[in-house]
Amino acid sequence: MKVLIVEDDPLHRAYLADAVREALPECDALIEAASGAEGEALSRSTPEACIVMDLQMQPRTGIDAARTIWRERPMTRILFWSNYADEAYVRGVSRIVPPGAAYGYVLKSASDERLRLALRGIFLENQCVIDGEVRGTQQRGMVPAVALTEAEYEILLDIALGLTDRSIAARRGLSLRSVQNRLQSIYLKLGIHAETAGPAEVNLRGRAVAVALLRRLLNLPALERAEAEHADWSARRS
Amino acid sequence: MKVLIVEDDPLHRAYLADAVREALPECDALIEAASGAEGEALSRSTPEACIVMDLQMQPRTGIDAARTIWRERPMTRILFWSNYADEAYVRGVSRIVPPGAAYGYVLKSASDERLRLALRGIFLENQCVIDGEVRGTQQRGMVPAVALTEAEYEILLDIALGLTDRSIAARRGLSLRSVQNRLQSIYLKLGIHAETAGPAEVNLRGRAVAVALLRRLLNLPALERAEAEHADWSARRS
DNA sequence: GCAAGCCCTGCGGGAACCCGCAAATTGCTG
DNA sequence: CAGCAATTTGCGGGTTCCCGCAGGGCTTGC
Repeated sequence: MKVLIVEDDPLHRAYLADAVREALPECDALIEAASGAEGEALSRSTPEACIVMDLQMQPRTGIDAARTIWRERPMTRILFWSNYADEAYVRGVSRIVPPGAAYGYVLKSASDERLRLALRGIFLENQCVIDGEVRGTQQRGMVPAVALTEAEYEILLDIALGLTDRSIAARRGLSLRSVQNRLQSIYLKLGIHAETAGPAEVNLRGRAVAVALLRRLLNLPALERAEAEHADWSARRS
Repeated sequence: MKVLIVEDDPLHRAYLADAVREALPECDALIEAASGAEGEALSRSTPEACIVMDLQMQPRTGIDAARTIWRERPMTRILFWSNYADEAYVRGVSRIVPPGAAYGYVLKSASDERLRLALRGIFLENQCVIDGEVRGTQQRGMVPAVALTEAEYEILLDIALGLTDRSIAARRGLSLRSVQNRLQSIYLKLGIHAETAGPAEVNLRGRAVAVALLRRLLNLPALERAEAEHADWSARRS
């Protein structure tokens, strides 16, 4: 059994190596990568390796790396080791995990024992292990009155990029009014309203982005991915 | 000579402790704090200590802690040890550093030697030490065509919070048109324009926030601070 | 004192945004 | 197939945004 560690912080990398050696004595090859790109390459040359990977890396994030790895070998087991439980990250991961693949999501603040259990559970027992705090945000997200649909989430990203209703409609293949309908339900679910009867206090569109950021529905990496996708689409269109 | 380490990640804390012991043999007391709040308390009970502190901490950030520490003892020497060179962080620090105080800003990715020099330079020689990458963003920020005024930066935060022109005007004591003037110069400096002659591609207001986030002029902690300030002002007003 | 430059301010209008209403479409169930 | 709910679309209007234009106060320098 082989394990590939992908983590750009040398201290955390060393800590992970120790944890893997301790939790998985049956592991006979431990490979280390210091970046997302290097991780993809090493995973390609060692296709049977299980992977434990940091989510927050520069410039190629763990999600970027995982996407290409899973595209090439969908059954690869990956344990994501993350600093944050932001919904944006959770959404990003669950969006790309292939059906049937075993994966995990544990926080860096978790105890050694938790990390140990996750390593054994995912790599040996082929089960999914997700930290409680994370599942918490998942479930909080699942209350229908508050949860954003995938469609609404897309629109939210679009307005966060600063697109107009019209260009969103063009991009998503919808009418102007449909985009506005989705916006209305976003405002509703995020609890944004004009407050007073008199002059408006807030710009709903801008406020939605602010609230989404403050609630960790959105974060910078998600925005960067959206920006890249939009630039791509926009170039392809011309 | 005493040194206080404020850092929430145990691994990084241990690394810092080693680095301090190695770089400053004349240090005879090494105190460790695992959070911003604890750091403030320990600094209060050991007023002569020099401080090396992580900027990114939860829930009380390094900037929050530094602000209260410097308010109580403006000559305290602080070395900020940060993951990022974001302009928003640099701006946040340089906004609160008291005149004449020695401080430093070094990246976690910097070499051991760099950290060693910074520790000795700030704590022993009373000089300011700022990592090249950071100064780089500072200087890039200083090109007049691109640099945002303090006034413009305030407005930028306000639109990032989702306020309307009208409420910004009320809050900042300006006329509606003045707010819009500042907005125009923000759009200009960020290089945002309507592009095509036909139907608008982007919502300038929203696009400005997106660009500012992508360029690291804004980040989440800055937004959170602004949100708190606004809520405070808004409550006081009623 | 005066000219030049800068910022603040008001006015006006075209475009975009927000939304209530109602008709058309889609999808699902019995 | 009929029926019902959810979604989509068009229309109309009130409000906000974006900005060109022009006038008034403020500092700089000659």
